[in-house]
Amino acid sequence: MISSPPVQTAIQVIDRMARLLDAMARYAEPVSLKYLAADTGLHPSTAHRILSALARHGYVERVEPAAWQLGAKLLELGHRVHVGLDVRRAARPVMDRLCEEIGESVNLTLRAGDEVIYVERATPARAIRVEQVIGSRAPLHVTAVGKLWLAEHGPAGIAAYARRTGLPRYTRNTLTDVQTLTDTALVAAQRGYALDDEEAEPGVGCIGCLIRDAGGRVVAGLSVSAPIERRQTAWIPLVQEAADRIAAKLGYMAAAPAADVAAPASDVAVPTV
Amino acid sequence: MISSPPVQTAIQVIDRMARLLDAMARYAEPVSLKYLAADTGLHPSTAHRILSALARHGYVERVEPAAWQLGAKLLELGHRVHVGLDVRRAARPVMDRLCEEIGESVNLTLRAGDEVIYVERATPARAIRVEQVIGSRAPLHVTAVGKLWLAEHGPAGIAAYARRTGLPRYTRNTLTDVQTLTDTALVAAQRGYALDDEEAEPGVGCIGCLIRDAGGRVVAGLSVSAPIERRQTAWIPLVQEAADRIAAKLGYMAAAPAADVAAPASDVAVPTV
DNA sequence: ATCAGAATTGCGCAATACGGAATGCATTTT
DNA sequence: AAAATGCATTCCGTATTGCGCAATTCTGAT
Repeated sequence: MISSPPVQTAIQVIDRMARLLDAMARYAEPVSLKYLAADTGLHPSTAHRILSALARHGYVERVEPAAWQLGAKLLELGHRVHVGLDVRRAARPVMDRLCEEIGESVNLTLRAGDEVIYVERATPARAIRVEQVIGSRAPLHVTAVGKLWLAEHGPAGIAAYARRTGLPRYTRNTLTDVQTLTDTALVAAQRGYALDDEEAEPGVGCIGCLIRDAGGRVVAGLSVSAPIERRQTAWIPLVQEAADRIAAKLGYMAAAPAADVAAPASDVAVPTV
Repeated sequence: MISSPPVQTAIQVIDRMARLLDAMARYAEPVSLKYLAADTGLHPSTAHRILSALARHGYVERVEPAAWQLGAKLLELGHRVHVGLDVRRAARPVMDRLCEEIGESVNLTLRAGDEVIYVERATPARAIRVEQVIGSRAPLHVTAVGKLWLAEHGPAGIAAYARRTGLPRYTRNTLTDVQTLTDTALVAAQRGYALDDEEAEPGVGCIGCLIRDAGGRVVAGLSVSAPIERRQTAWIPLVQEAADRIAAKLGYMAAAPAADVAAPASDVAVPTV
């Protein structure tokens, strides 16, 4: 059995269900009971019972006897997750266009605590591309938009973040030094865009911008992810333009380029996802 | 609810979990335990235990003590549902553009047995609009694309469908007569588009077209849904054009307008979703 | 401070979900 | 053609698990 950390509330059947769904998510094609049982370590009869119960509610579907896949109910619930629904709707067409223009993956992220969470994406049709899993997370200091987010709270905020997280290293390029991180973030914020040079994953480079709503608050981040050798600095204005277009849909009036108007950036409320 | 045939495989905890998630999906804002327990008829302590277990896996999230909402895991799994993934990806930008052009909701549907299932949508930013829930279903004979799908199997196929389902009535305009349905469907198929005149829901009108893949097989349906008084016949060519553009992305070479090339439409394998 | 009202947690018990065994259904092997 | 293999699926007695009551803690309002 799963030996949970101390006395958290856990329900065996739900843990097993989660294992089954995760296993199914790893396959692109319908999976047989045999593989699911093996992957999850569950007794076949147990796995079968749970899958059948899930199928009654549409969480999984049985296509042909003995071939299971994730069901339409998950599609429905996934679309009901109201994490940043407004931003997502405003961003989607713009993301699709940007993706087509430059031929690389475009991601929309929200902030959740000390992480960004990927909530929407547009991926090009080419063979080699960078693909983030919707719903997955990444720490702020290893992503382009994450660094912009950090800069919003100033050097003190970055120091606090560093203390909380310890700036774990992900690749050779990850910024693990508070001073370097602070400098990089502040410069990036001033320019209006940030880069990620293989700081989260080797071989992957990003360009990121922030998106503000009508009240001037940062509500999301937009980024392009590409194999590092394909990434071009010429895309930077395109990304900025796209982010601005989304912000405009949300009612944000961009300030005159030079002066910062009235964004009390010191202590922005973090939208808990 | 969908009353499944009396299969005896059921798990109490999973049924209850489903009730809880459904209840949460009905709310836009985070919900308190009290309401969830009341809505589902569960004992508060039971609801709390199940929610906590779900939260451990990210299916729900607790924002502030005692405020629950659907979690990011559902986003992730929803995006992993590979129901027509290729079509969805090809369709999305086209759908967004069509939606912007005509200012009404655009839906992408797949066929699942005797129903269509909504898998993707683009909705305009206007106040009054038609909105289908992603993942929901509707019978073939009350939707525009559904009728086109029926026509694919010829009069015999329509008769069989009528026998299976009994052509249940949804509104005053629902076609409940086999002959009328057959005539309507065949004419629609010949024109290349179908209408839905308040046949599924009062006040809602649709224009639908089919989308074929490289092998000439019908893989999805594209439709525009609008309040009936706003719907314009001028949109028909736009919808057809959009459907063609998606089909082109999937490799379908449209036949010369007059002759039907080589689509063995008699017994097309129905893609089980 | 005091006090509701609600959210949590602990606990003993009965219903529940477990998993081994039996059955059924194809496909392959002899 | 018959037998055997490999699965999926169903059955069923039983130990485990999840249940709901009740007690406790927490939160916010008076």
